[in-house]
Amino acid sequence: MVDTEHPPSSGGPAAAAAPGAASCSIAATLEVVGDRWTVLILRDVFRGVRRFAQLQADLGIARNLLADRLSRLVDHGVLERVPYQSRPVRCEYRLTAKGADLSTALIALMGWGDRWYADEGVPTILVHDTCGTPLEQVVRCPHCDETVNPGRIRSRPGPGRSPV
Amino acid sequence: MVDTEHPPSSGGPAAAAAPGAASCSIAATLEVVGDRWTVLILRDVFRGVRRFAQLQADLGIARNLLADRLSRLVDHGVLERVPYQSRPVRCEYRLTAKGADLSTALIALMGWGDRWYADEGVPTILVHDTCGTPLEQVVRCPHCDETVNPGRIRSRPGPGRSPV
DNA sequence: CGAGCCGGTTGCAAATCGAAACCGACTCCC
DNA sequence: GGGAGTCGGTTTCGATTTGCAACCGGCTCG
Repeated sequence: MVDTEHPPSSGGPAAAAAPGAASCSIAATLEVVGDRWTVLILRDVFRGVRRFAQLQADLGIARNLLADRLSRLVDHGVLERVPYQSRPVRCEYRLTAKGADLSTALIALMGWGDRWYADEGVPTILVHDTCGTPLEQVVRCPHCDETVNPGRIRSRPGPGRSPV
Repeated sequence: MVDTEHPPSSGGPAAAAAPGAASCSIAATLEVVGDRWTVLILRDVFRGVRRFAQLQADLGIARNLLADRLSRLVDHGVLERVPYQSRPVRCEYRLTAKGADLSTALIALMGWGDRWYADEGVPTILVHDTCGTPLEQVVRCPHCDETVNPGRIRSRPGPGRSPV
C-alpha cells in the first residue's frame, strides 16, 4: 500500500507509481487531458475553433503554452494537424476519433457547471438535432434497459486490475 | 468565422464567435476542479478514501498541496469536513451533494481511459447493483426516449449567454 | 519595397510545485 | 514520567512551470 517508488525523471504525479492510480483509467485520462488549458483548447476545437491564432485570441493563452499543448495533444493522438493551405504550409487542428470521443467528458463537465454555476441560465444547451429537445447525460443499464441513479452504481475490479 | 465544416461526429456547428471562457460552463467547472490533483483526490474520496493521511499515502501527493486542494474543495462546497473523533479533533472529508454530482464527470473520464488506454482490460467496472450488468454512459433525448449519438447533438446558446 | 498575417520559438520574471523538515495535540506503552 | 508513534497539517526552499513579450521565417498584399 505504501508508495515506495521515486520516479527519477518526473513523469507526472500518478505516472507509474501510486497504487491507487496504477489501476485507474481516470489517472490515465488525466495524463492526456489533465491540464486546465488542454481542456479549454479541446472545448474550442469541438466548437469549431481550430487554428492557432483563433485559439490564442479566444482563450487568451500564452502562445508558447498553446504550441506546447497542441503538440502534446497531437502526440497523444487526440488532435491531428490538417493542412488547409499549401504555399506557406498552414495546418489546423482537428479532432481524431479518439479526441471526438472526449465529448462525453466535456459534456459531463459542462453539465456540472450548468447545474451549480449557471445562476442566470445556462450559457449553452445541447439539443437533439432531429427534435430540438434538450438532452441529458445518464448512466444506463443495457440489461434492465433503464437509467441508473448514482446510488445504484457499484464498482468491481476488472480484468486489467494491476497484479500488485 | 465558420470556415471548414467538420464531417463526422463533432459537436459544434453553432460557431458562436463569443469569447469562450466568459459564457462557458466548462470553464466554470474547471475553476473548481481544473487541477490534476484535485480530480485524483475526488476519485479517491468517491472510492472511500477520506482521511488526510490515507489520501497522501495513496496519491503520493505532497502534503502542502493536499492541504491546499482539500481546503479549496471545502471552500467551493464540493467537500465538507466531518469530525470522526473529538479529543484531538480529527476530520474526514466527505462529498457534499454538489461533490457527489461530479460522479458523472468522473465516470466520463474513466470511460475514456477505459476505451483508449485499458490495453490489458479495464481496471474497474461499474455495474448495476440489482443485476450486476456493466453500465454505459449515454446522452439521451427525453422526448424521443432514445440514446443520441454524438453526431446528432447540436448546441444552442442558452438564456445565460453573456451579453457580448 | 514595406506592412501585415500566421504559426510558432526564445528569454526572462513570477507563480506554482515537490520533498522534506518541523509542529502541536494527543495516545500508547513501558 | 518519558519516549515513540499517529494525525493533520504548516513552513522552508530549490526546481519546474507559467505568462508575457519580443523575435523570427515564410508568404501575401498593396
